[in-house]
Amino acid sequence: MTQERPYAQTLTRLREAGLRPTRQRLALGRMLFEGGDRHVTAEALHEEAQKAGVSVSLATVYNTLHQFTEADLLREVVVDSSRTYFDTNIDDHHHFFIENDGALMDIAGDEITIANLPKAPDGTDIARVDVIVRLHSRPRS
Amino acid sequence: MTQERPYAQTLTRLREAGLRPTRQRLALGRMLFEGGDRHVTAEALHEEAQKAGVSVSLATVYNTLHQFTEADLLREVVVDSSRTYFDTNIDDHHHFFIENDGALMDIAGDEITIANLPKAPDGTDIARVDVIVRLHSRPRS
DNA sequence: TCAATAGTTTAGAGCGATTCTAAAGTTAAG
DNA sequence: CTTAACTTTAGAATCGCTCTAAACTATTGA
Repeated sequence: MTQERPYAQTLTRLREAGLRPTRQRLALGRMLFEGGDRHVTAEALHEEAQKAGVSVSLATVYNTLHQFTEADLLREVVVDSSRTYFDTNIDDHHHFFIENDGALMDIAGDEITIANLPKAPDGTDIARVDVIVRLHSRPRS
Repeated sequence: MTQERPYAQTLTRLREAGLRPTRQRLALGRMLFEGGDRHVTAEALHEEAQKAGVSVSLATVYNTLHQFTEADLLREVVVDSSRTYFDTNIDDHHHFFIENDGALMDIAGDEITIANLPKAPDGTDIARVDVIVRLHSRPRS
């Protein structure tokens, strides 16, 4: 048990990010940050909240995910042109993406080595390098 | 001049892909495949066609881009969650993406070395590895 | 403790990209 | 030419997401 006061912890995170700890943000924050790395879509998180009996509008879920991202509590992952994923792991790392079922999995930053990266074109700076390993799941035999 | 009968060339490509060479597909095919590597969105290609005096509906542009992709004449590039890009370069390669203006540029496959790629999780196969180097363009001084 | 104020949430309208539908138009084959 | 199979198209529909403006809530300071 490394987390003894999870509520307080999320509360602190929000405060540090300059976000008022509202009922909605606390609830979403706890769902996201307690219990390890997660990859969620707005729809999925909204549904999860509903099921947990937390009443939050979809608009608020979107707002919150963006505010958290802005505050570096989350990171956006672009792997699918039809929906946006948010990742609770904000360390440098990459992803496996199973195209069949939309599942995302982290690949630790040091598990992949990228060498010979060409330098950025004039007038631009590298903001980030994303590696996405696209997978197809084999049907179970 | 390496292309002397571009019309015929596109025609052949379509035939080989099992797609009837209709006026629309020929026109779009020529816009895409003559004149080097291109990155287009459906909207942009549609507009380009209109300006060139080629009458094609947006629905057909979408259909065609997907059929071409299906036939391995194009490749879809996922870099922006708000629109889909199609790339005429179907070789193994990666991308620079300038987030400010939505510009995409190829990085030849052999210009980047990826080492220590972890093996795909059980039950899955690697379909492709995409590297996206996200750039921010510095404002001109 | 209680306003006043600033920041939040929300329902529902709005939007932009993409897909669907089904009717009209084309191409390929014989 | 006919016919059958395939294509195109306009417009409606859908989907994920954002916007708006009104209702709510946290914070601040008297």
